[in-house]
Amino acid sequence: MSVPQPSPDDPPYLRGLNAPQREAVLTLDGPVLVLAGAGTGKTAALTARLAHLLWTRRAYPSEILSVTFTNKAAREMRERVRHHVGDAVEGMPWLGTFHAIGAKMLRRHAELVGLQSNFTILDTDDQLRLLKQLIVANDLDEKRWPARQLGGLIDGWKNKGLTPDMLDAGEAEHFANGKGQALYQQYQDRLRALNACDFGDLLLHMLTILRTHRDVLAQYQQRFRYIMVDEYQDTNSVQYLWLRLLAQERKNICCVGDDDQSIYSWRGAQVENILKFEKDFPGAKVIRLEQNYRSTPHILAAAGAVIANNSGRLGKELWTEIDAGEKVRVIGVWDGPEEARRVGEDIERARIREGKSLDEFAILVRAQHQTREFEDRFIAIGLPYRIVGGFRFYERAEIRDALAYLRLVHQPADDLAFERIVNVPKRGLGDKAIAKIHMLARAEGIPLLAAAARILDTDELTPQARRALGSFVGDVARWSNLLKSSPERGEGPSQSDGGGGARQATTFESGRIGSLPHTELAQIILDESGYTAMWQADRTAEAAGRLENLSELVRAMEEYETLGAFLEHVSLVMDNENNADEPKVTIMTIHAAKGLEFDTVFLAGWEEGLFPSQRSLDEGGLASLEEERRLAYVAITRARRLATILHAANRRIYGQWTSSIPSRFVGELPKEHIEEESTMSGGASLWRANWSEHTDPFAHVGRGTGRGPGWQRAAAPSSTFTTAPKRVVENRGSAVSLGNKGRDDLSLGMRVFHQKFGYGEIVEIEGNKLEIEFETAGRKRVMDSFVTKET
DNA sequence: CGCGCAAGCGTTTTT
DNA sequence: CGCTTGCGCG
Repeated sequence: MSVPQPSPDDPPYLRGLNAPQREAVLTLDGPVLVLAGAGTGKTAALTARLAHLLWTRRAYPSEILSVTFTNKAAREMRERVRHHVGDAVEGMPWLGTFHAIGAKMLRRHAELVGLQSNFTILDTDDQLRLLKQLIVANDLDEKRWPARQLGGLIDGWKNKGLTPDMLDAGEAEHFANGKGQALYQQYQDRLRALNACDFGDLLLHMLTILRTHRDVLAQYQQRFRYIMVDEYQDTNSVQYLWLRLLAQERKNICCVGDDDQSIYSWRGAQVENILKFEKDFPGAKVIRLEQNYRSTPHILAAAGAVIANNSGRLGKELWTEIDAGEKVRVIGVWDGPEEARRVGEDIERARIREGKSLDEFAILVRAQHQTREFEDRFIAIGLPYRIVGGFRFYERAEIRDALAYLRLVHQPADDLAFERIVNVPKRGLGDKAIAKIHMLARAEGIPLLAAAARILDTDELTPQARRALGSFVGDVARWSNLLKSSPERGEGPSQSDGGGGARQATTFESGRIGSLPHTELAQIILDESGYTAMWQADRTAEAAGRLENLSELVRAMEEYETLGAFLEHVSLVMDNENNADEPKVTIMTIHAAKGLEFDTVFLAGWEEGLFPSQRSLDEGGLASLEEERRLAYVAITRARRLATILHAANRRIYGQWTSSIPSRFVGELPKEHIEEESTMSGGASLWRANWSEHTDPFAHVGRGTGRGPGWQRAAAPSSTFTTAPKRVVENRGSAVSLGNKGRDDLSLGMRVFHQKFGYGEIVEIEGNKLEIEFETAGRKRVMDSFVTKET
């Protein structure tokens, strides 16, 4: 087959694409697998393909199914397609995450699995509370059989596409001596009674429907002329089965992915899906994107050498036209604090000497807890940073409370929402009262809210409790009526925008007579319920921030046409977009960095036990080691110009000083592409020599040798310190010049001001370090020299 | 009902 | 070490 050549009459979206990219864009019919290495212009090809389908009128926007894993990816794709074809993209209802699309489809067919279309989507927290109730109801010891574990198993089953009746004997054994299956069944029954779904159900229910209702399947097979899938290596079994069904008829499916970047197997992803694509779709065209536009040859060579140690790859070799640049730096340091200090200094130096923006730097770590060391250091030297990950907006207690009110009004069978807020703020409805409501609800088979209404007619409750409950139930009923009078479109299936996020229409007419915008309704609910007042009365430091969050929540609702659409957005689409204000160094996990790129990247903590993670190795053996290695590959390939790998000789693990040896991945880096440096005499290279001599890389993989955390087992020949090791390199005290003498003008409870975090209250003083509860930034540790007294 | 202290445990994360 | 959870006491 001839490779398409550039020509002057190319449509704009083809400009700048290389030959394989063009092929990926122009090969429209039949199955196509695009193997896209890191930094090879995958998204450019994918979006150009989408544009091409639309431009050539091969399909209407509504006839293309494009799935991604994250909202961010979906948003980006929508943005870039818009760039090519303008507002035609607005009509792409089926561009979104697997879950958003699953929810959208499920709302249309909910009754086929015993749900109503306004079902609630539960998050992990709700899921766990529900499971806990079931475990207790089954007379199981929740210590021995934690809800978390059951939740993990159920998620796993759902990821595999298994409904309770499909579990084989072996699977069911897993929990509480064979009660796993029964509990799974009970959980599903409960969800149905609550008219609720968990995340896994959004896909699994849809799979069930596609499997058992040929007409529905046929309808979607007809509709989707073309299917595109991003990050195919991350698909799990349900997603795979789903796609296979949908693509079966027309077979125009284009999957893009990179087996070397599969890093989510622990959450059900099956690399096999991408490996067996050609078998699943006979006659598939496989296109490899191997020209890298991101990194220098040294970086690519280093990454390539590491990943070459993996088996069962589809095989790709990245190349680039970019000039050599600097070698990958490998730096051995004494301990964690020195690692952070060193990175901070390097960043400061590069910023000053090379005039780089802080946005160009990233620090990538294996585990979230590693961010702390950097955070402490950067606060101390006043280096602006942002930590990606951590708490999301809607995981905060006040947001979840507010949402529970809205959920209950939207969907009266939502018992989890009822339980959450029935006594928040305190109404004097304690355990006894709630237990009685529960009992009635169970006896009658009705939702808690209905049971609460009914119990008012009895003399079960004490007079005070009855009064309090009566007013609560009355409030909820009144709010529900207000909702019905508002422009809520009710039960209709067209609530979701399929992942378009904030672009959602803002076209509702608030002027309709007698109608009530749902933002106003939300405000009314929060005020009348006493929830706002509860926080206003709260005198603790964070109360103001919480109130601020609540108004932000109400503000966010404005963008949504209906309450239902908003609730779906919150549970599926809303993520913490960091409003990029001033330039900051980014600190995040490698997982979170996938798909991103930075000029200069620091890869911290490349030590055995930490990376590769001992826990991972213990659990998954060789397969996990290979996944860790793919993680290393992803990490290195994030860098455009300079990658620096660090490893510390000593690290504090759970408060204990532990010595460590460099990661085996350090040993896999090709000598000619790296430059080693150690701040210790003899340092890293010595250990490394040691390591590679007595290497059987899998010696401690698999068979746990028992006793003690694997970490310590992996930790080098001996020495576990119990006291802090003395630092070889002295703190050259950059920004911190006050030394160790604490200030005597500060005291506990004092209100202070910090340049970066604003106002806060001192909650702890430890030498020259303060722990401060900031009003908006939360609890932080800062040096006392960075705060001023507020008068 | 709410607070305080002791015990236990501790990847990666999206939806 | 630091956080969460759970239980027990006031």
